Amino acid sequence: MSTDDGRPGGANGNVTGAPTLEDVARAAGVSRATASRAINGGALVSQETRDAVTRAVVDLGYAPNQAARMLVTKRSGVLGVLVPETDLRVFSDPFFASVYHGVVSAFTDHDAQVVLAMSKPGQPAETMLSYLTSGRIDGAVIVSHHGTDLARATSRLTQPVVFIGDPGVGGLPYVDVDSVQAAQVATRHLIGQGCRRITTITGAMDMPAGRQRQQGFLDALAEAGLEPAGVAHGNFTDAGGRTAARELLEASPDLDGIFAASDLMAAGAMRVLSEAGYRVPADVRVVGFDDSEASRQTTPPLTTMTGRAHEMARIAGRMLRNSLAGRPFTYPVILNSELVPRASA
Amino acid sequence: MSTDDGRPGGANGNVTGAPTLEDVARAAGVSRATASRAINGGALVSQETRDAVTRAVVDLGYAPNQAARMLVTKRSGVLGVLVPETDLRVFSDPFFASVYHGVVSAFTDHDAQVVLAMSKPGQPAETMLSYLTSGRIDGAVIVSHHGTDLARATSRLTQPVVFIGDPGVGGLPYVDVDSVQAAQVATRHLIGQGCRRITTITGAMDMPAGRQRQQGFLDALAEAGLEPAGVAHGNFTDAGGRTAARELLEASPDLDGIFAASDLMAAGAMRVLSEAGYRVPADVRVVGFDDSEASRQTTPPLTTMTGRAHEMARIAGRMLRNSLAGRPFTYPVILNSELVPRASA
DNA sequence: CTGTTAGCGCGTTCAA
DNA sequence: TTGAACGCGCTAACAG
Repeated sequence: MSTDDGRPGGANGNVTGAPTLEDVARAAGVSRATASRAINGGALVSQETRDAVTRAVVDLGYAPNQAARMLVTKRSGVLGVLVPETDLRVFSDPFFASVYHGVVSAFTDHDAQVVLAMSKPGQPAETMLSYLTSGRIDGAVIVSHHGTDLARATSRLTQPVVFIGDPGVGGLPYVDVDSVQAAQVATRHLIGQGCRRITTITGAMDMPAGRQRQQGFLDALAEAGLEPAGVAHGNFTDAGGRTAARELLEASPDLDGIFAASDLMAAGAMRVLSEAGYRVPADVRVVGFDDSEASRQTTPPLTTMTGRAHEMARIAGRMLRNSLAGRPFTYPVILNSELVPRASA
Repeated sequence: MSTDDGRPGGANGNVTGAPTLEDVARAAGVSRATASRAINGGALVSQETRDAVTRAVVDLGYAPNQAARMLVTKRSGVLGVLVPETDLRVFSDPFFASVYHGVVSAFTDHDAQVVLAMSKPGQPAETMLSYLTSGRIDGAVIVSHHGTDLARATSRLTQPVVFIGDPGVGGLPYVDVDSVQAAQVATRHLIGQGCRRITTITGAMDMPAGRQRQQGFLDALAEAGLEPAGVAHGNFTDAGGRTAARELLEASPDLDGIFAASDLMAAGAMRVLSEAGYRVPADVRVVGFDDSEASRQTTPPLTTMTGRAHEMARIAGRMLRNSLAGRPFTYPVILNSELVPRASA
């Protein structure tokens, strides 16, 4: 074993200037272990020493070195909201704001912090996982995953992960809205309003939400004995909605109804309609999806389906919390969606 | 190809399942030190052993334990964009999206990751600093700081920090737009358009940008021999702009010009004007600030001043990078702002 | 209730 | 070019 570690009381090698627990302990006249206990609020420490330590902490401006703490506890106290989309997308769609806020709200009385991680433009989605494997975060809520690679890879992780939206892989916990049912309700509403030449702008087809909303749309049409008057693929964004709307108008200039799989796409489509001289709802009725802020600010206000982003996220947060506490549950939670009737349909 | 699954050598106490450098070294038949060198790409390692180590890394799925690495290197490889505002605010103002994106763009060819930290509703602003003092991030760009407490506290830090917007404390590096000049230009434009009963909706008065834009407004008016027809205080948000606009209309129903210190406030004000039966620009001319996406989507499109958020952030990012590299510079960088004439004025 | 003793996993001298 | 030894700062047994 080592002979002498050469650290006699006086000169410690604290070059960085940041005070260490050792410094605090010395200033308080106790041992490191005791100081640690006093600070971590935990166990049996006399009021007297607790005060002394607290005073030393304040005096020295001590802050625990998280790296050292993590190394031994194997926990970082940080939870992630992982979004495999670029920051441009994340900041331009209020859906993500709701999700982040929802997850945070599930941890308000919990002393973990919640960070938002987005992917850089070039990066493959799996890079997000390195964030988990590196041990920098204790668990995560993943939203807006494309394909199933990421989901599949999470199974090798030790940290708990909860998805928002069907991950497309069995046995993984997730929360979602019933997109098929929601799309059916939306489409039936259009039919009920007298539309007969109905089209849809889908979401990203590499995401279950995109496929399921299209499916519900087709179901409702079939149920009423109608053929779709057009199907254009979008990607949930405003720009995607505009492009898709142009396609739709070109192929079916006489369309009288549009179901868009997101409010952003619906808003983009409405602008294209307006530019092309169509009146909403007189000529074309439009239903969106998400019940986001955007749906209240279009002219006319957009009829939409509740997306329940905040609730999904809150529930996902709770599920994550349970997993962290050793009470995982791996079955999905499915919320239903309701029609919010406004002027556009 | 060592295809041994399970834990070879048995006796290590690796309970967590995550392979350690020790495991890699053993699998490659070298010592920890050598494995470390091979992985960190660094120094003198023979091609042969480098390959062996690389293979072992892949086989075992090894990922370095960041906590351990941080503990010894004293660096985390993470940079922060610190915003002492709630997530609701951050997500609803595109200014922050631009800032984040700008900072990220300054680090694209750099292998540090950039995280966004916002404050929780209750939290005092200084809590943000604990993120720095804990050693979890190596440096930060701070934006939207209120008051000077936070700025003052940063002087005790060892990590470099760059502000966007005048921190109000000398000797700290920051980048800003010349708000006084910009507000003057905006106000002169209003005057040039024939406005005579001109008002302003200010930003938050505990922020230099808020005070300076008010100052520039007053300067330009004085220069033209005019009295302000009203001054209402906002907080840069849409809701704040609406409230302020109502105050203004109540006090001066005959106003014919509004300079708002942000596009969001201008947009809110325009909606209030419209509801109250005023036409823009016929009855009232409006100029905003930021040249954000929002300014293009109002009806009519908003005349505004370039806020240059992205450029400021990019420059701040570069300054941070220089500081990290040991080349700090502590003088401010001030960008000027230009008028973007659109239909509202 | 408190101090002592071990490591956590890694980078990094210093010798060989 | 490689290996042995040390310590980063902290928490967690285990004794007192």
